[in-house]
Amino acid sequence: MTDADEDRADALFHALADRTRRDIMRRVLAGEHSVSALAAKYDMSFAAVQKHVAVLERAGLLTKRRNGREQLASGDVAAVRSVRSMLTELEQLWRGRIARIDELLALDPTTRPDQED
Amino acid sequence: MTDADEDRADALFHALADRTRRDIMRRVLAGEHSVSALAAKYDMSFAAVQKHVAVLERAGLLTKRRNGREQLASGDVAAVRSVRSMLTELEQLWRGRIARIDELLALDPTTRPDQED
DNA sequence: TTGACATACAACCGATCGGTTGTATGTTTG
DNA sequence: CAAACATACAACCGATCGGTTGTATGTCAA
Repeated sequence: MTDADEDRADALFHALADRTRRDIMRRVLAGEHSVSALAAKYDMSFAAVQKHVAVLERAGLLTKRRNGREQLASGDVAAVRSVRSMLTELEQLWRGRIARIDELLALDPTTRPDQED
Repeated sequence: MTDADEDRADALFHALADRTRRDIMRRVLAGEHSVSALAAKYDMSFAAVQKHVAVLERAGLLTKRRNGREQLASGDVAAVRSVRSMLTELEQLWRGRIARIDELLALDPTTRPDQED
């Protein structure tokens, strides 16, 4: 269970760790685009862009639907949200740390921040 | 400006795209840990863990402070929040797409999804 | 001062990444 | 049907990644 989750997290963060792929995500979240239409926007080969789209698709960040000879890519906002929620969980760990510090300060009112051993 | 931002985003997402580094982030957000203390938790060499910590530090996700011969690592919640806000911006693009669709439907009530040029 | 501990970093290695070109397959159109 | 278009994928290449071992430096404690 957790192992597959970590695999998924690896794939999601890796997919977003490239500026071309993040730019593709911006476009396909705003609306459907064929792979050719996307490829026309970047100064690299069609095959390179097609591989970027494949990485995003494998990570679940976009889906494709056939329309004639075109393949229309569309961003999956739920996947983006799931990444955001992972970060929220991280932030919660920090909140716990602060809460623990506050608790200690409440138990021992003589403690001051610059009081060191 | 934008170029440096993309560099930073590359570094942040890349740093989070590894399960060991995400686990280190969980620990250092919850509280300070020395590099040795972190290294003891993983089945890999000290040097490997030290490199993971260095990647997180270079990305700005954690900071280190000297304490005698130890180097105490602490997670930077602001950096985590900045990553989360990038994802929120992506989600906003999707909201714009939905809003545009709603607008079209409102302007032209006869529009149906399978109506094409 | 000497020895043990904590850290940093260089050099190396196999694997993966991000790009290329070339080729194959399916689809639309004249 | 044939030609042009849209996509997919394999093979290759230099660069980066994630790990290793070895070495150097600084700090604490006997």
